[in-house]
Amino acid sequence: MSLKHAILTLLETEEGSGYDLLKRFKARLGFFWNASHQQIYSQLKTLHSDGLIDCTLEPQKGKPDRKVYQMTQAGHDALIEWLENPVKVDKVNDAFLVKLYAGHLLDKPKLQAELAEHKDIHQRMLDTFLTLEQDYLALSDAQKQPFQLPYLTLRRGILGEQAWLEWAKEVEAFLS
Amino acid sequence: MSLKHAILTLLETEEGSGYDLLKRFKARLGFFWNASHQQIYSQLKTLHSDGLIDCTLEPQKGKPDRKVYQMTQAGHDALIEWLENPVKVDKVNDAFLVKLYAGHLLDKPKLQAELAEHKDIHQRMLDTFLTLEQDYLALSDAQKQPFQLPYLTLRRGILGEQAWLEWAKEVEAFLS
DNA sequence: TATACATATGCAACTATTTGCATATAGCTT
DNA sequence: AAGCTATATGCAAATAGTTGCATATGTATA
Repeated sequence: MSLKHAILTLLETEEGSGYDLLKRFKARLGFFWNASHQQIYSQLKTLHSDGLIDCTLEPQKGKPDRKVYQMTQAGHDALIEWLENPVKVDKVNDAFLVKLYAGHLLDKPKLQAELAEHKDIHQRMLDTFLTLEQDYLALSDAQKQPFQLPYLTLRRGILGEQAWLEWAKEVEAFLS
Repeated sequence: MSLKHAILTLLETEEGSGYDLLKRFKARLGFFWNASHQQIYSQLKTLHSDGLIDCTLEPQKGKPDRKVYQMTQAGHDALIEWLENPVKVDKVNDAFLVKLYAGHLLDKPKLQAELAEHKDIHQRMLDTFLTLEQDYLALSDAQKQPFQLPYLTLRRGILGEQAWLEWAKEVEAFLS
């Protein structure tokens, strides 16, 4: 499981509460790993009971206590072990392609409308990625240095979305 | 859920046993929806008990009875209803990108080796897709006709894999 | 003043997927 | 003769992910 190790990666750099980690997760890993807040909180609980992370309570008024999590040696070891063993190639399960495959059962305008919606979403993702890329490229070489690997994951997003949109053009041409 | 509807799509065209459907599934939808035989058999069971498909037993000797499934009107209706409602955009969960993001914790040769393995797999997928494309393109216009939508799903595979391999070149350049 | 959003957790029920096991025959290869 | 592949199912346990609900406050916006 990668969610576990994605969380450990975030804690390797810096401690944080569940809520902190949730926000960091969405901002940094959310483009290639999707997880709900429920999943993240429950994974943190499991990681803690497995001894892979420590927890310090910070009492607050009016709100539940902040639980601040830190990496343990066992957590670090588990992360390194995961990194050293091969992961499986990303599994594709794309409902829109199932629908397109069965598209002869649906009328053209409905297919076109749904394609247009998906195109919008992908275009917006691409725009977000391109903005982030501009931010990165504006940095000095020294500033870029710690973000080189994250930048490569961003490039994956950019190339992936561009390919999706290229494909959408072919589908549009066919449907028109 | 799309597995259910992917199976209904296959049965819409032609009846079949679980094993038939398993093979058809892998050959036709397996490039964009991955499902194990256990999942397919158990979905067929559910579809049957929900009345979306019928089942006829064909006794055999030495082997379990073949259960041949057929579409029902309710199944057809459920498929059409699914088609008419929007599906969610495909969720990305890519463990290799999590690993690359955390790549500073791993030495370069290990990252390079794993990248090379993934590249091989993606290259082989692309080769398979390109061969299938050649088969399709060799057909006459009349023969192509029923495969136009499946061909578009194949194009998605081709463009997707090409984009992945383009990206891999960037990562390789960075790692070398 | 009402509404929404951000902060800050989490449980419970359900659905989906993976992993491991189980059975039994026929045909092909080493 | 032993082992692999294809045929032809399926159960059971575990893990992963979704959906809906629940709580309580501060701050910004309309």
